[in-house]
Amino acid sequence: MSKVSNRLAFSDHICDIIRRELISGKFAHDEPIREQKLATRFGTSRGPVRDALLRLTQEGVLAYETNKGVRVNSPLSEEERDVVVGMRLQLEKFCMRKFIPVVTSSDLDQISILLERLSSACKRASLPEVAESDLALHRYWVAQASPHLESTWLGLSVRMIMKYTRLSRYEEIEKEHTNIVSAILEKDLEKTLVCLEANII
Amino acid sequence: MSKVSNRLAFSDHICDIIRRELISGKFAHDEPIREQKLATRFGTSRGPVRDALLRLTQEGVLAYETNKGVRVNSPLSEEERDVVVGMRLQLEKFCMRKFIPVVTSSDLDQISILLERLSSACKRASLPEVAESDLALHRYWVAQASPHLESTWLGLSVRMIMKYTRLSRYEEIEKEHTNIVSAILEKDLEKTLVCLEANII
DNA sequence: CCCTGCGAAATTGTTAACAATTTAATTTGA
DNA sequence: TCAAATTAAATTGTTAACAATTTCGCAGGG
Repeated sequence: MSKVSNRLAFSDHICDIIRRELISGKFAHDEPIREQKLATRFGTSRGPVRDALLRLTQEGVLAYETNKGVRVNSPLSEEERDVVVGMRLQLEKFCMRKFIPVVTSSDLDQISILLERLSSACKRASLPEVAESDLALHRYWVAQASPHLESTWLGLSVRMIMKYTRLSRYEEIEKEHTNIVSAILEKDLEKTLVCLEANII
Repeated sequence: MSKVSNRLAFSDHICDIIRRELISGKFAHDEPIREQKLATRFGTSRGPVRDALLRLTQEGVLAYETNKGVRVNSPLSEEERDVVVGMRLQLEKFCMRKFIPVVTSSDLDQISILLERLSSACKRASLPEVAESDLALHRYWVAQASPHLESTWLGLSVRMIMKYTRLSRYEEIEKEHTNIVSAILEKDLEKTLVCLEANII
């Protein structure tokens, strides 16, 4: 009988939730984050919380000082954000080049589901869900094309999405991703790359 | 009286040591890494070791599976490495553009020291020290130009240096960095970027 | 010989307590 | 009153023990 356990460790769960809240702007910049507070909130001890915070530090969204704990990192400058956008685009275009030639019908199903989720979030104008499903969609082809670079991609994407003022233009987001996905369906690499560039800005 | 403490947490120390050993190839690919073994080796408990391993996982040099621990990540493919090199180059060129115009004499002193350390390591043909002082030198201008992107840079650099077959050509490495540093001394931005490109391959 | 279960050992996940450090509040002295 | 020193509270760093899970060895049966 196949093992379905796959039970995520608490620390993974906590990491995802905090990341989501950081993306959707629930914490103010430079706001300190207290381990015990999160621990009681999640009903665990400080251990898993600590793990999660350290990982988010490495991702770059939190900043850490010895004996002082973590705080929300100050936002990137315009220039820095441009560099991050360029790096992410470079990475994601590479992944797309690998992905398109070997895409399966199962992939297309998964992508359709993820796109549907994103559209739904856009229609409801729910910022946290838009941000999350946006990342989840892009993450799919990155993970398929190059699991080795997935964590690299995540770090870049989370940092750039935190300054994502465009996130409020929901119709635009939905349109751009619909374009990307339909280009993938057509297996048209060049068209896909153009749509990607239009989206990752 | 000024606080000189600044005492690094154990976990930072452990993280640095393991990273160094990974870079210099002390562990085989896919080799599992046991928390208790490291804990006894460093004379600590598993807690700090765990922190360090999780951070290295986020950097991408270790791979993590729930309930199974971490293992050394399998090496990047040639294509993946090329992408990482491109991203690192993009980032480091940005930093150099920011750094050169505002470089101070104190910076130049620091850089000279770091270059000297690298030269010495090259002459002794000591692989771990070459790798470490190489990274330390580049890290200097990254940290000066954009502390926000330092952790991003580190992740990229560590992953690409792990496949750094060129690391054995010590005279070449020494020469390339001497060129970079002398270009910085002349505050010649274009020349510096050219030297950087020649080095980061 | 190989395969399947079973059980022991090894390993990771989590917790609560304690130690070290930082932050705040209060007292003290000029 | 204000500022420095002192104490108390809050917070992080570390540890050891326990729980949950996986891994490995081994016996039994086909």
